[in-house]
Parts: sequence; C-alpha cells; structure tokens
Amino acid sequence: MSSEAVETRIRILNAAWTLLEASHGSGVKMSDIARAAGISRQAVYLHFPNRAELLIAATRHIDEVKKVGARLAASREASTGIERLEAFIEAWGNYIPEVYGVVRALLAMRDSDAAARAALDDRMRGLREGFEAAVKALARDGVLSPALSVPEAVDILWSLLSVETWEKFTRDCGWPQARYVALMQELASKMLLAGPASQ
Amino acid sequence: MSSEAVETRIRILNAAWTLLEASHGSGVKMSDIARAAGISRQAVYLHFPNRAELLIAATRHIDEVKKVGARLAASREASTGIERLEAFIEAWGNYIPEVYGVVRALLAMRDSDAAARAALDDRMRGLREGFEAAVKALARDGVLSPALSVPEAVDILWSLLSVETWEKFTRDCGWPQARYVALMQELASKMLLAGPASQ
DNA sequence: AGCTTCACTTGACATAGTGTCAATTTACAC
DNA sequence: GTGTAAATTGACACTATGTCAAGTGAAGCT
Repeated sequence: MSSEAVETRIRILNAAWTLLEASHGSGVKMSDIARAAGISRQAVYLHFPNRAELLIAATRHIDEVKKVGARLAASREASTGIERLEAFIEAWGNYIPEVYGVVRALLAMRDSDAAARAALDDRMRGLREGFEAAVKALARDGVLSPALSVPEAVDILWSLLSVETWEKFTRDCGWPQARYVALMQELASKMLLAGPASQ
Repeated sequence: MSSEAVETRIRILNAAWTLLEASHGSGVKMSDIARAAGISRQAVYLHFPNRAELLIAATRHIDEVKKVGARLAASREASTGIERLEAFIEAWGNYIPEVYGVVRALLAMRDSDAAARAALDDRMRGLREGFEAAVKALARDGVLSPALSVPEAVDILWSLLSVETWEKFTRDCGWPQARYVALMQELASKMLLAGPASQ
C-alpha cells in the first residue's frame, strides 16, 4: 500500500535532486522533474502541494541520505574550541556542494515564495546555531578576540560561509573545494582569534 | 523633439530605481514601473526592449547620478598600496547600498535571462579590475602575503566583497554600514598582507 | 466474481507576468 | 492644416504554476 507511494515520492525527490544538481539549480520545471521520475506532471502534486515544498523536502532528503547529522556531530566531539571551529567549517564547507543545486533553486524563489523563504531561514538558523556553539567554545577557552562579542563573531562566520560565497570561489573563480575549505578556516582563525595570528 | 523622449526615459529609470530600492529588488513589475513613471505599461517598451535592458540601463543611470567614476578615481590617487586598497574597499562598500535594489533584481533574473547575466558579469569584471589594481599596488610595495598570487588575492577580495555578503551583514544581521566597511577593511588587511598582522 | 480503493493519467482551465501588435489619439512643428 | 513622433488602448501569444474533474488499472477484500 503505502510502500509504493513512498517509492514514488522518493523517486520524485531523487529526480529533483539529480536535475537540480546538474543544472546548478536553475531552469528545472515541475514537468522536467515529473518526466525524470517517470510520472505525469499532475501526479507530482499528489505528493507535494507545490514546488517550494518539493524543494524543501528534497533538502531534507539529501540531509538524510548524506547523513549531515553524523557529519556535524563529529565537530561537537572536538576538545578545544579551535578544533571545534575547524571541524565545523570543514563539515559545513564540504556539505555545501552536496545541497548546492537544491538550495540555489530555493534561493531563486525566495523573493516570490514565502514558504521557500521560511525554509531557507530555518536552515540558516540551524547553521547559525552550529557556528554559535563553536564560537562559545572559543570564548570559554579564552581565545576569542576581545574585540568581538559572541553574536558578532557568529555574524561574521555566518555571513562569510554562505552558499553564495562558496559559489563565487568554487564556481566563478574555479577554486578547488579543498582550497576553499582551507581558506575559510584561515579566514575564521584570522578574524576571530585573539592575539598574534595563531592557528 | 528628442528632449521630451529623453525625459520620459529618465522618468522610467528613476521610477524603477525608486521602486527597486524601496522593495529591495523584488516584486517590482513592469506595470508598477510604468505607473510610477506616469505612462502606460506598453509605453515602457517604446524605450526599453525588455525588463533586463531597463534594469541594466538603470544601473548605468545610477552610476552616472551617483558619480561612481569620481568616487573610484579617488582610490587611484593613494600613494601606497595599502591606502589604495582601503580607499577602494571604502568606495565600493559604500556604493553597494546605492545600487542594491537594482542589482538584486538583476541577480534574481540572471538564471533565466542571458542579457541580465551578461550585464552582471560585465559589472563584476569591472569590479575585479579595481581590486586587481589595488592588489598589484600591494605586490609592488612588497606587502602582499607571499602565500598568495595576485589572481588569488583578487579572487578573495572579489568573492568576499560581494553584494550578497553585504546583504547578509547589513540586512540579515543588522550591522551598520560603517561597521561593515571597517570589517571588510580589516578582513582584507588580515588575509592579504604579509608579516605579523599589520595596519 | 464483484466491489472498493488508491495511485496515477488525461485533458481542460485559471492565473500572473512578460512581451507583441495594430489601431488610435494627442500634441507640437512647420 | 498636415505630418510626425510619443503615447494610449485593447487584444493576444507564451510560459510556468497550480487546480479540477473524469477516467483507467491493478491490488486487496469478502
């Protein structure tokens, strides 16, 4: 009964994921997704109320398949604040390319679609919390720059480690993924840590 | 004869500018612009072939009114590379809020419109050249970090000083404009300059 | 076998916004 | 007055999303 319904749902999500990844998040229509999933366009609406909800479900599906939870959990186990920050940047930075297509599509529709905007805000709030935990660990260790409050440091990480910035470095400037991650770690260290440029 | 035609054209550009600034670049339709300019929607197409060209013309119009050329020229007069970089970041950083609405609208349509994409690419290329001149001055002064090539340093400035990042700091995180500019200057200095964190 | 139910199909339609076209109107210039 | 250029009006094509109603087909129940 419902096992086949779930199958179709997953097929739709995978179709959306694949198409959006290939097109870098633009130009993918509901009819394209339906065709790729092997069903009619209208049938997609039997599983998702609209495009925004489909894309939101796709991000959650990717999170599940790619095990974000486990990846981010690793950063929580670091003993020092500095290690924790580096691990978190590495985990998040390497996760961006996995969700890029779908997030880009959500980003493109956020102006016209309240649900897309809300979903992105929610995701970004989750990211902020991750950065906040790392910054608090730095503060606890006494290595956070005295010129910065915790919220300010979080703002800096959150603003600079955006999907848009990743896009500029890796897609527009052609930087390899590993180089991007290394630069972001260096950036975080230079901007957030106290004293004579540690790391 | 053509003096009145020019007037209408300018009225359209100002209407687009005002509306896009007020709405932060989203939800402004051709009919809204026409109404604000006091003409019919169809008449807009007598002056601009399509929405993308109108927005592109609007950015050029803003450049003209706000005298970008003169502002950026000032940074060229600085004697040291460091001063030049700081002046350029200040000029560009303070220019972003002026064009924000229109650029945001162009950004939103770049996926579906080749003309919009080309116009943005062109603008971004101009920005790169400004950063490149500043970075070359740093290299000439021998203060550019030995770990970075000129193109890499330019990539870093260009990627981090994007309109999208400005948006995150000032609009999403609520930072005052001056604080944003100061942070970007600090960032550039810490990431690009050689030796024990100068400036 | 007969009946229901559920997932899906087909085709038609509403809506929004962009861009096009043709037929007029208005106004000014000579 | 007549011509010309700018603008108006109304109609229409196109694209993509989302809705609706009627119908098909296969599995499951009794």
